[in-house]
Amino acid sequence: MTRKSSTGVSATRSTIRDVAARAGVSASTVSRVLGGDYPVSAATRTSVMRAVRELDYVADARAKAVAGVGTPTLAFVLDDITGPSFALMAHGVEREATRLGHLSLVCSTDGDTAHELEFVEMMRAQRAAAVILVGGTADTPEYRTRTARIADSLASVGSRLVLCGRPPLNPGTPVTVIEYDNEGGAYALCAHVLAQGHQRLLFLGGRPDHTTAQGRERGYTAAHRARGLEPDPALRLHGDFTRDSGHRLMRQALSQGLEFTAVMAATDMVAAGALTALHEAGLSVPGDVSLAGYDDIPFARDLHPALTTVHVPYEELGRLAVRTALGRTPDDPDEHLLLGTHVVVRNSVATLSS
Amino acid sequence: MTRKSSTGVSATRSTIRDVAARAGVSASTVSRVLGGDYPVSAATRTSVMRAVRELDYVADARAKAVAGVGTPTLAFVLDDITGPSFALMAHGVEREATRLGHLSLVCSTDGDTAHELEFVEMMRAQRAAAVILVGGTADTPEYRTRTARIADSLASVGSRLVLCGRPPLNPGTPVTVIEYDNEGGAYALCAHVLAQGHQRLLFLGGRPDHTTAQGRERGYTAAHRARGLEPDPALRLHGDFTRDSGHRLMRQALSQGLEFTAVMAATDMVAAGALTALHEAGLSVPGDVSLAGYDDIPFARDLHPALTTVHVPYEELGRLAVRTALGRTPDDPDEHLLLGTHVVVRNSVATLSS
DNA sequence: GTGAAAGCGCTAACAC
DNA sequence: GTGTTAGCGCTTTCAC
Repeated sequence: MTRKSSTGVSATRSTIRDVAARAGVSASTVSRVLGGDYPVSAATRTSVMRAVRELDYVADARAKAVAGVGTPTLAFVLDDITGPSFALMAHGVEREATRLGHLSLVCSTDGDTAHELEFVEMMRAQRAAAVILVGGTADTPEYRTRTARIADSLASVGSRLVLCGRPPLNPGTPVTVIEYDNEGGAYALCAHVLAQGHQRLLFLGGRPDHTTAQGRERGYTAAHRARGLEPDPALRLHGDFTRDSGHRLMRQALSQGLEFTAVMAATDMVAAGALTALHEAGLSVPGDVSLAGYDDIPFARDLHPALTTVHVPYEELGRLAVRTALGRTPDDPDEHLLLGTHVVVRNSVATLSS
Repeated sequence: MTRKSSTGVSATRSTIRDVAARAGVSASTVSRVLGGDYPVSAATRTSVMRAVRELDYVADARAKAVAGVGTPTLAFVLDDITGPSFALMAHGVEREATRLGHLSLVCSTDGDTAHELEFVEMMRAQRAAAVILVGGTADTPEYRTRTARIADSLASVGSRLVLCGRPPLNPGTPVTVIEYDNEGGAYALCAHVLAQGHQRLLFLGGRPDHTTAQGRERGYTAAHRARGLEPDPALRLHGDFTRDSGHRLMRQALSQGLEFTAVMAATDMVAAGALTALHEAGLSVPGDVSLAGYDDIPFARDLHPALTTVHVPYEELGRLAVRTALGRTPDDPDEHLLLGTHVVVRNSVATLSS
């Protein structure tokens, strides 16, 4: 098998005109045979295809786009691709996008709002079909106006904003929002833990103003109240959604001498860090203290003990985001979907014999 | 703060000509003030900028690209973004790309060669500055010709192929390859385990024809021989790099009654699955059996016991890939970089007292 | 069935 | 300084 590079074909990109010249036809004809659906004589088609092959020609996608026949692009903006749940969503987005023949870009903002804006502007310039903003954030007035502005500016170039697990905007804003049930999942999980006889549940939360964290915390509170219990405020610790935060918070709780028989972490990552801190303190889980997470990331099974947690259909969420964003006409009503979650019982929560 | 969408500005994308008309100047003038570096009268600049703001105008990036002044694009192709080590690399790529003002696309192929080819063709059409192919694979003649062809075709449109942790091609192929040391890391790790007095090391490998897996297995073998030991062939089990594979292989080893005091997993994911299987069998790690992994994914610390493993600088690898791919002129010699790895000792390997 | 010409949205060389 | 023109690589009328 000889290498193409040795056939003497110029290393400079060839254009449709080069192909036309080599095949002895006009550029329009080349365009037509490549386009597919257009009557072209068999002989012409053959020689054009030969020229295409010889030159290893591919039409410039950007030029096609300008001419009005591009491959639509779709952007996925998240905090950090390194977070397992985000990676899962990215996977879903990516798969669905390619299935639909779209290109998909991802961008990590590392939580930087300026960076996020910058990227959105880039996508607007690319005339992306949709941009998907992912993950909870602080739901401030500033957030709402900023994001509404993004939605409008995207709409003005025929693009569409999708909010995924992010606080919704005021009605009337051209945006699609897809959420998953944080409060309900946390409620169910907490109810499960309480049903095992636990009374003092340590909550290892995220940033207090973070909507995802808030939803989960609300579920924790509501489940207590449903049993006529009022959670002890001292039992809520706040940090972020990382493994390190869980580790730090857990050590802190232990050193403070807080009393609790179970801990509910805002995410599985937090739970992982907490678990390690517990182990380091010589405590057994769930023998001495029970532990639960949230997200059901793949690794949750391999923690020891296997983590009881709430399953969130992240990959499905990603797929859904692109489907609803793409499969809509400009006048469709703005959608707001809420995906369900469910608790997965494994081995990290013990029944209190008392 | 009133919403822009209510100002009556048309919802259809505005062009540079619309801006020009509104500002009462020519399109070129608009282009010039937007371009920045060109003398324009202050008054003109002001009115143009006002028009830009009023229309919320952004130049079409595709058109700019056709005109020869686009934002370069860069593609990152991997098996599965869901794998923690890949996600780490993707993160590095993404960060470095945006730092350099490039757009970066990612694509998961799910190990499907046809899909990979398709995507490369797409990137060629996009006139991507570089495409980075990531992760080990079977190093067959078919692989070499196929990949060499990709390298050539990319080169023919002025793009560049980068192989990252993937088998290198024959010399003369226009490709940049960046590898990390699989054999060396595995050798060091295995030597460490042997030095703790272990003699029978179970190796939980990947696919036998997978270059990454092979490298690690070679290190395992070499470390034995350096001590005058010959590893028992019965002690090598092959699967893939997933958590499930590790779990399954470990159960299999246990049920077969294989004798060993330590296990070396080809990846941390495999180790995680193996660890769970060990626990399920009522075995203590490292009390009854020692365990080591490879990759040093963030989660390795939260396994219990914390996993002794080999650190691979994945994020750095990603950054390096884009830097070398982008920072080169067409006539630079083809590069071949090899990044070092080092073992991270944690708590999963015990010293044999015997 | 095929070619010439106009146009997509932009930039750049060339006037004035 | 600013407008006019040509051109990037492609598609798509509109003729023949």
